Amino acid sequence: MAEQGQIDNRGAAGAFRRLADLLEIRGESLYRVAAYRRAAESFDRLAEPITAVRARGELEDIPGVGTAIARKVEDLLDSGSFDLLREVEAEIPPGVAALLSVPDIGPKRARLLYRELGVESLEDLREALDQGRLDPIPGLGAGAARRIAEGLNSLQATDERLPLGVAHARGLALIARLRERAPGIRRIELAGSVRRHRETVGDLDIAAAADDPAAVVEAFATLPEVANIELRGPNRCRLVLVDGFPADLWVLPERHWGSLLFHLTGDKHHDIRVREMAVARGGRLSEYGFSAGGDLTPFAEEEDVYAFFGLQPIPPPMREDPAALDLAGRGALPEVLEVEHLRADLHLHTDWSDGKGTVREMALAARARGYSYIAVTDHSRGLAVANGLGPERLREQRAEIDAVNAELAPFRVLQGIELEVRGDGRLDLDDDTLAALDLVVAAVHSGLRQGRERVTERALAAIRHPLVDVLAHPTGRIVGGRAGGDFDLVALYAEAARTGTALEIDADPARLDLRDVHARAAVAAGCTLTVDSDAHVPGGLANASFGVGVAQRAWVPPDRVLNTLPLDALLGRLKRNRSLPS
DNA sequence: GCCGTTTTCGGCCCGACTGTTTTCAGTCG
Repeated sequence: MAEQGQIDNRGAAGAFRRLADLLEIRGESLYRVAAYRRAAESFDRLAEPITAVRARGELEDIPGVGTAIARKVEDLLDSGSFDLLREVEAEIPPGVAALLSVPDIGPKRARLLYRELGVESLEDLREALDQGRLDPIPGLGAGAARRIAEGLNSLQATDERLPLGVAHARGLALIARLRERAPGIRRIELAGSVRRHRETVGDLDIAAAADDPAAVVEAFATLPEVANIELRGPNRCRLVLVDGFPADLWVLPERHWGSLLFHLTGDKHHDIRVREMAVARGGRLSEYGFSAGGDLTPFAEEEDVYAFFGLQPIPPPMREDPAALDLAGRGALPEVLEVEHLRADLHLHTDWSDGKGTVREMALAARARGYSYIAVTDHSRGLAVANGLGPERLREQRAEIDAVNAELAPFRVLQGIELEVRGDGRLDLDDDTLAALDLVVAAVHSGLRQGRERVTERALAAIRHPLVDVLAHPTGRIVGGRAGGDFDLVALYAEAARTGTALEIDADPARLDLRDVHARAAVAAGCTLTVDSDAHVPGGLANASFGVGVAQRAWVPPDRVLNTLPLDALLGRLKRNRSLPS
């Protein structure tokens, strides 16, 4: 942003969220408050700078923005704030809004704490609790004070989201333990943000179906790994595990399974919008089904919910985009990549470098997944810590691959490499060596902290190289860890599209790189992608499903993913087998 | 404050748990 103090989309969203919180505490109409929140969410979702929308005079075309909010946005962009926000900020200290982040504190209690006790921040709240000042307030009993104290502690203890891969594994383990103790479970699945493949997860939402829900709840609440039960009813139990992670189980009879899974998968706005469709039909939708005039229509399968409202089924990772429902209603939802589309894995490691499986073991695991070929891409010698391969060991490896191919035909193992892009931008192996391979995946592992220009130039050099077919994990980021290099991604997309070099969605849940927004931008720029596991053990091939999740969040069509192609078609697409500009 | 397959006015998602003012408000997912 050029001008100083310029408000970007996130800033605009933040201003309206702040306004909504403060007005809610003040006791304003909840519909008005919801309107500001809805506008804030629209600003977050805008595909272009809000300043550009304003310049075209199209602010009121943004969903949830009418004349009143449009005028406030204009003031905000011109002066950094607007009258109503200034007014309410002068009336209520902004720190009071922070109280809303504490479990069991909503707008009413935040106002009560501020008015009665002068609590203006989380620190003030802690102090008031320590001094026992919450107990005597009318309208806030000792029980509520205790829950608020617990909520404040849990906020400080568990204010973290887990990487998807960790949360997913933990959720599956929890489900396995629960199944042992509750054999009456007919169906059970991780829902919520895990099912939508968000890259980080704040809690586990578990949907289950059983004839006797209370028995399942009982088994869940008495698991040894439970630290604290937050609430419990006949169909539902929310608790905190000993590691501090929250888990929420909902159980209904199997005839409600579809609507329960739909409800728990969300996201919230997706759920609400379909419920609004139910209202438009003179009824209402809940986790039990569609009810109108005392009659309940239960939904046993999730697709039944969509079908009832005349919608195409929407894959969970696509549900966070409001456009999905509009398109599904017109029968125009685009096809996106599914796990079943994948015919190969083009990035995996064996015991020739830092993997744990042999070439044969990896090939057998891939064949068991239904793949028809793989590329073995062990590290090149420059990554010495990973026992990287030079020309001589590559020739030895070729002999082993030939033997496996002779045994497993028609399954086919390609010999590839994960080629280091050195700190100075040169590639780690000479062209003759690369030309002897079937496929080359290049990667920037080192020097990610170099400046934008230098690190971008290294990646561009790899993309332009006539023997490089794929750029692996293009940003180098680690989920919940390092941010990755400061690449000029727009330049990378353009050059990858021009040269026909594929960009990878590395499906290792610690990487997920490209991430969803990047993959979407890359496809829009005309790039071809790959979805690869980067597996280092045979079981790691299953991580491909996490990459498919990223692709679905990015609305990637299957025909833009290189490893959906049959082997012959893939080979024909490689630069080395075409005559192309270099 | 927004918005239109009931509507330009009068609606705005649903159900459940907790604690308590014991008939329901507040909070949550």
